[in-house]
Amino acid sequence: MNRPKDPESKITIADVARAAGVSPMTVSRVLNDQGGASAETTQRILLAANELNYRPNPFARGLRSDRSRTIGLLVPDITNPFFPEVIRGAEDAASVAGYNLLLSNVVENSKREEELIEALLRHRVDGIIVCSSRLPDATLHKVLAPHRAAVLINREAPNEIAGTIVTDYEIGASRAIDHLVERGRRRIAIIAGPRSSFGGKSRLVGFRKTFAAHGLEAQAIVYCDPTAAGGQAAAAQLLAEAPGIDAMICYNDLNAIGAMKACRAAGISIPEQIALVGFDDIPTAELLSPALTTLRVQKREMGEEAVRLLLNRIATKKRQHGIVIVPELIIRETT
Amino acid sequence: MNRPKDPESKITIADVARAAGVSPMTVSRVLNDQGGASAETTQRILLAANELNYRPNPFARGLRSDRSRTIGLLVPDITNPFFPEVIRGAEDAASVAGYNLLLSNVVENSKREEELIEALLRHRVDGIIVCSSRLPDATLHKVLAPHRAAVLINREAPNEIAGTIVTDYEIGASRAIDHLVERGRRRIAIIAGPRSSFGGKSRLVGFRKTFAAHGLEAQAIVYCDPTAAGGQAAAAQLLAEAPGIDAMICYNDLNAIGAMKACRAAGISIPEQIALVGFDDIPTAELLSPALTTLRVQKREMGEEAVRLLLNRIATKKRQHGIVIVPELIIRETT
DNA sequence: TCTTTTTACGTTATCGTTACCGTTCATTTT
DNA sequence: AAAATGAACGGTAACGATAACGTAAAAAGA
Repeated sequence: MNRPKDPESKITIADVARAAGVSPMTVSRVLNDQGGASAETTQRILLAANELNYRPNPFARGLRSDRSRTIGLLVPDITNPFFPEVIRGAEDAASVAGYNLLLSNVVENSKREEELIEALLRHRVDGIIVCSSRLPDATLHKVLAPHRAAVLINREAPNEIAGTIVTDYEIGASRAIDHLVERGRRRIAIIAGPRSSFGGKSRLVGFRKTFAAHGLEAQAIVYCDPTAAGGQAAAAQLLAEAPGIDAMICYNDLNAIGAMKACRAAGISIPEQIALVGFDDIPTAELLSPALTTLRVQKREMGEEAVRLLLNRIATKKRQHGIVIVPELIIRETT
Repeated sequence: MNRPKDPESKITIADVARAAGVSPMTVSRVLNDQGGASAETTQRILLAANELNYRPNPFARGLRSDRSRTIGLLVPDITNPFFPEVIRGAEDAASVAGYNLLLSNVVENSKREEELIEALLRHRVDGIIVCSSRLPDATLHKVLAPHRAAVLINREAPNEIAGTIVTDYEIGASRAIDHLVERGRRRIAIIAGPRSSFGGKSRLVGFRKTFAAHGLEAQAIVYCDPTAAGGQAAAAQLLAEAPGIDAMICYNDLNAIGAMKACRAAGISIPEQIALVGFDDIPTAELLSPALTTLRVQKREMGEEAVRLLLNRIATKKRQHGIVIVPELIIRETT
């Protein structure tokens, strides 16, 4: 095969049919493994297709079959190192199955999540994966319900609406508190991330339960953007308003990084004066000094599983609902 | 508009035509702003389309026009924080123009770049953006040449093949050396990244020239993967084999982060004993302690400009060739 | 041997849109 | 007033693949 390949060849199925001396229909059947062709014909067709370097036209195929072999992926902020890992996993799994990823990034609130989902659907993706949606339930269900397969990451939904890959943040939260208490910390504050976050709420449930189990309660709770800047502002506020604290648990690692900056600026040493726990275990977490104690979530795996689940829901009627991922406590130097 | 929207409505152009009392052709013309319809007809059609919530079928449209309103974007490693920024910029610009991004991630060498480009092309993207290609010129030109518009990021190419958005790494390299020399460093080693990197080679050219201008030369040059792990290994090697050095310049920030780890492990203090300079200015760079001195590249802008350039090349015959981005020295605490 | 089933194809119609080529009718030109 | 022009629209035929249905031959069953 030293002839230059051509992924956009103008060779049509009719050309292949002609070359193989059969009808286009037979070529279509053979190329889609639908049987109904003798071994020799199959060989002749395969040979001709290869010889002519035939590539099915995705538009024509889509027009007939209403399938695009494309998956829509919506992430809230690709700039947060958590999501590239998820994307990476999704990309791998999709690519193996011959699917491509149509990526959309929710830019803060400047463009609404709802619009982006619709844009993806309008492009006729075969299914859609939405990460950490902040849409109200009703809206989300309305947008997703009528069509196509869907999988939500870190967000619950009934099985008719979507499959789900969720992290058990309650257990994660619980482990964080247990660990801090074990280290002798009692005056713990929470940097809670965005109010509207589904995952944020379940963390809080876990915190409350585990505080209660230890006969403690949160010293303070502040909400903020899930970014380093947000964490820094929140931590600064905590340092000013809740002086006695000896630990902070952060919504995610980015927040924890911000909190570290704020502490450093205030001349407070970590972990001696204040212990710090994050969530996610983004790659930077272990590169910081002190390296960040955090609850690791298998990000790449989430992406992979989301795609697998989605492909399953695309292909079959009997739809799997999803899986739960349990975060793992990674103890480093901030506690 | 309290009727539920439907991004996949089965309303066809014929339905709209019927409702507006015209032919499908007229609807098509109006909806594509091709003129040839009176003001009132235009209004009637627009109204009907909106009323029925008509959405053009992208497959049918593509089949006729061979346009998908989709851009392929190939990045080498989405896990490197450099690329999400580029993607973010590209996504923004594409989204504004009504285009979607088809994302592909080159997983190390397990899947070849060439295949992924072809997969993108096979999906009939209207244009393709390739970041930091490591393909040999001949291969790259062969894959790109015959079709569609293309833009390369950090890689040169003749105008007939592709537009280019390149960083002037030569100047960047020069500024890094000047800065170190100014700080009194003379025994400088280079962590040079991957051998096959286009940008890596132009950095080396800049290093050589600037060393010469100062009457110096590199104490050592080691190549490595463009990752933290790669940088760590390279730095460890340098510490063992080139004992007297007082500075390291790294291929990118990830390498620099790895080098920091290696130095810390060896009990070497930064910047007192060894100064460190990175490239890119990824978000983590300023969050490290000591914060990393680096050459900032406008990543988001690169993504935006790449898309703009690509859309221009898609739309017009007379094709712009591209722009050069000059990195800016950001002095922090490692020098 | 004759009927029934199965295998291996081919025909036709269709998905929804737009390019190409007309046609009609009002307006301007001479 | 006749002819030329142009604006506003319509009819038809692809674009390329496949679903639905049809048919001829071979294989299986009676």
